[in-house]
Amino acid sequence: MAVRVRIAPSPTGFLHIGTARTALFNWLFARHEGGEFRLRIENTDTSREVAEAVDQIQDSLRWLGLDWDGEHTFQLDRMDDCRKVAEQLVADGKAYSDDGAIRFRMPNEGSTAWDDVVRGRVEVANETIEDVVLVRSDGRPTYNFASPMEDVWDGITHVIRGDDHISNTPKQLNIIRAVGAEVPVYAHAPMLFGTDGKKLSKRHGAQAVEEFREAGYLPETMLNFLALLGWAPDGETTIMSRDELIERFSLERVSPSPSQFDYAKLDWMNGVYIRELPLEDFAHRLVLWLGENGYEWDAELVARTAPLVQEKIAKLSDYPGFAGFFFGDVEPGAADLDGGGPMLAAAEETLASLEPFEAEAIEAALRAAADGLGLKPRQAFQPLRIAVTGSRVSPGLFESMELLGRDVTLSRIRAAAAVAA
RNA sequence: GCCCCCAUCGACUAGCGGUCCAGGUCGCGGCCCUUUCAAGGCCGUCGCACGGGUUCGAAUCCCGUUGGGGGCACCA
Repeated sequence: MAVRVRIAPSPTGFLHIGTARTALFNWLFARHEGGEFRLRIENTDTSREVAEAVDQIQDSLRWLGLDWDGEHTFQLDRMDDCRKVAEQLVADGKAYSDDGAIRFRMPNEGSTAWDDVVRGRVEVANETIEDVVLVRSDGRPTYNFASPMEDVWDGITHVIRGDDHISNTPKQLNIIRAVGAEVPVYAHAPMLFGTDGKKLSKRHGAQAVEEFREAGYLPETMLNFLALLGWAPDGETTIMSRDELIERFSLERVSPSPSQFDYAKLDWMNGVYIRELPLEDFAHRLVLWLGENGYEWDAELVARTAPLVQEKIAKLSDYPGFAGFFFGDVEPGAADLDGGGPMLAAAEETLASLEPFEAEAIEAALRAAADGLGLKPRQAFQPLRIAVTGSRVSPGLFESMELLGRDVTLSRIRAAAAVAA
């Protein structure tokens, strides 16, 4: 039988990074097996907030490239079906009314067990499982009833979810058996923690997929990084493309122990992916990111600066601070210019008539000028860097000068010389 | 309180009884390269939570302890 899995986020807001990881495992499994990956929204009302949250969740999934099969479904749409099943359960004596609600009669003796793909056999004594409410007194089915029923109706073969659902599983198992349906295979993936070992939350930094996007991470980075949280194909491989991930993924290799979200490693990996990008692609992504984040910078200029920054930034969001001097005036700090007067003057003189005004020639001329003043390159070029880029850290000085052009370069050097003197 | 899950370097992990005085990656430290910052190259630091078993042999299996986490709603 073909594999079918689902991700079932509740429309409470943005797509949480932990949910995204669970979605990724489901998607990887489905694609690896040639099965289906469904999107089910576990809503309980139809408010406008819900509609927006659904859009947001879908945007995030699309950005990550986690495409789902068929139309997404809403839990709310199956309320009536759930009620009918509950009534039948009551008629069969498997459930009973309780103050207007309907409760499921859990077995009192023995135990409920399943073979979890990532944890092995899990067994729970039935006497510890309460009679759960199936339908509230206002007629709405509860999560522990609606969710397994939808899994049955949708023909879900594997339920891959966070291990915070382990204690729900025996309840859902008994309900599914009571309606005479076949139980799916369960795989409980470990949770994601923040750097302090606590549940990932706001204070750890970004936690919604959308926030990572705004922070300038690439979707391929997120996919690769998230896949490695709780899963590894072997002990060596770290960087894997989407296709390689699909090819190598298996539920059996998912680890049962929780993992911490390491932002430093994420930054490193994003740098790897940025450097691997073809230049035009990198430039394109910079332009897109800038546009999405309120920078109205000339796309052509951005493209020309791209080769100067590709090796040096870890996130797209580093670009404005690193290359902003190409797009606006600079204000070099007087302290950083201290002692740079002679070199600034020498640079102004040599660059004024230099032909051609290109990086290679600029470098040769400036090295000669530094030599003439008896300065080491390190001492000589730093005041120039401050003057031209306004910062102690920048893209290559000579390439930057070429891009800026003679006029801007010279005027910035003159302005700095005035401050330094 | 009760139930369940988890436990290898600071982090992510490999390891599924001998090939491990534990390997890879990030981070960290040092060196090299160098116009800054990165990148890159080289070297290094750091770990099987603890206690009992089982076995000729345990990071690997079993039990317990400790520590962490999740759940016990007419939330999802």
